[in-house]
Amino acid sequence: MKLGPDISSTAALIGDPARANILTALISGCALTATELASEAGVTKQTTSSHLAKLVDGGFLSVEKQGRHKYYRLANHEIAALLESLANVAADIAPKRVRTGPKEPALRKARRCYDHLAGDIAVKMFDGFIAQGLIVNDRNSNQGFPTLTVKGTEFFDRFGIDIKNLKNQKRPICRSCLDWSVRRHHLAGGLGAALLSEFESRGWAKRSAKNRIIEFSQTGEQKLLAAFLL
Amino acid sequence: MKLGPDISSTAALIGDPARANILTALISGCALTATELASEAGVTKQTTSSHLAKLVDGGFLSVEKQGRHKYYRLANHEIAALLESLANVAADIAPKRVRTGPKEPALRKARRCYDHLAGDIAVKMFDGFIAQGLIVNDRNSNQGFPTLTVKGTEFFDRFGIDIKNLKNQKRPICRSCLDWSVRRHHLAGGLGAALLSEFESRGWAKRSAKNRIIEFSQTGEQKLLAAFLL
DNA sequence: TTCATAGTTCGACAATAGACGAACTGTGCT
DNA sequence: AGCACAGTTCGTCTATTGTCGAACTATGAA
Repeated sequence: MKLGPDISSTAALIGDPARANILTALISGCALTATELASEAGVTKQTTSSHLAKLVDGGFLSVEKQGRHKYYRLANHEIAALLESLANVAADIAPKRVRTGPKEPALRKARRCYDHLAGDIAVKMFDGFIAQGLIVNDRNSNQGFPTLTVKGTEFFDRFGIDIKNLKNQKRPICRSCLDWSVRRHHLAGGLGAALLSEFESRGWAKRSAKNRIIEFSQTGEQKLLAAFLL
Repeated sequence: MKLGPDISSTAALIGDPARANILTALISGCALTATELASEAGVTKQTTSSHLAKLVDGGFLSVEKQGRHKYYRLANHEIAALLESLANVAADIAPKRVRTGPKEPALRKARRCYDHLAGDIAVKMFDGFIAQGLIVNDRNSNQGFPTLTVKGTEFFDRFGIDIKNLKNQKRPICRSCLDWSVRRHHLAGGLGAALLSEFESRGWAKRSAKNRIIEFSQTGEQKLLAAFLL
């Protein structure tokens, strides 16, 4: 019968531990740079470079050059679906390393994605920003990045974020970042990162060193919802 | 984050060409013996033996010993789903080797599965046999195999199948075989094989040497439907 | 300009694992 | 019993490929 082509070479691409680490790190849907991925994969930069080339060549990843950085992300939803399916099977087979019980919901709710906030809360925030006209998300302008409105600039300034400082940086202030697990966007970019660190310095949230969970205190979460009228 | 365990080793298991061939051969849901799989994989029996051991050990395949044969099949639906997902991605990436156009429907309709008939027609037949009380399919009796009823014995005898002869063989007369693509069962076992060869000797159907398609002549298909009141 | 850092290319090394020949066990058939 | 055949085990060979050190290019910052 021989359905489809070469499923073996495709599978082999995921079959290397370093590459698998890279891919799972990218499942969150965020773009990561080559060096970040190197540390995720646990190998040197040279090795990572070769792996990334193979993954891009194999259609698994897409690259975006930004200054001297290269941002890698999963190429499409099918890749993400494949990885999920694979994780599904792997979980059945191997003795599960991490208990998937109570921690999973926390991860869905709020987690760190590179340097900004992801998860249900982040999606809610992003939608709220747009609904309130703080940000406009027009794919056809501003290189596809979301744009901070005047109203938004005032709002975040009042909140304690130094927007003027962010504007001086090369990095785009706003970036939307796709969360594969829910197929929804949340806010990345300079503003996204600044917001997360602001939450931390106010004591609303705390990031874990071991995993990517961001733990909000009860009052912290309430204050966040109140501040952004969610 | 490190979701789930070891997706790399799981993927690596599919990442070998020989093993991938074995798995795709088994996607039809039929059980195949080690030597049959060896020819599918294009490697020797020894090599196949080692691959099969790894696949069973990895939870991909389940084995069933029958006399001096060992029948291998995919362990569960998740494996099949994973393989489909993989084929999906692989098709996007590599230039598709086989044109998936006109031939596919023929394959869905009627194909060879080991030595018996599979595909839409086979599923229809199987359902018809049960509806007419020729076979009863009780998972809790007869070791889980379908059972040929008295009525069924008479019917197939009249049709020209030597049931007494089949009963003398070690091989179970009836076996249900799951077709992953439609998640439905069809008839395998001694009777399934005997029926297919009967169809061929009557000139109703013809098997292809190149692929697994079974081609029914127009009158052959009509006669089949009439004979089994489908 | 000079320095730092992101990422790549090249070459060498080492480990893995897939392949087969040959010899073995076990089941079934006559 | 003797033969045939399904499947396995063992040992060896070979090819692949993942790894890193070192040297290179390119971008940005001082």
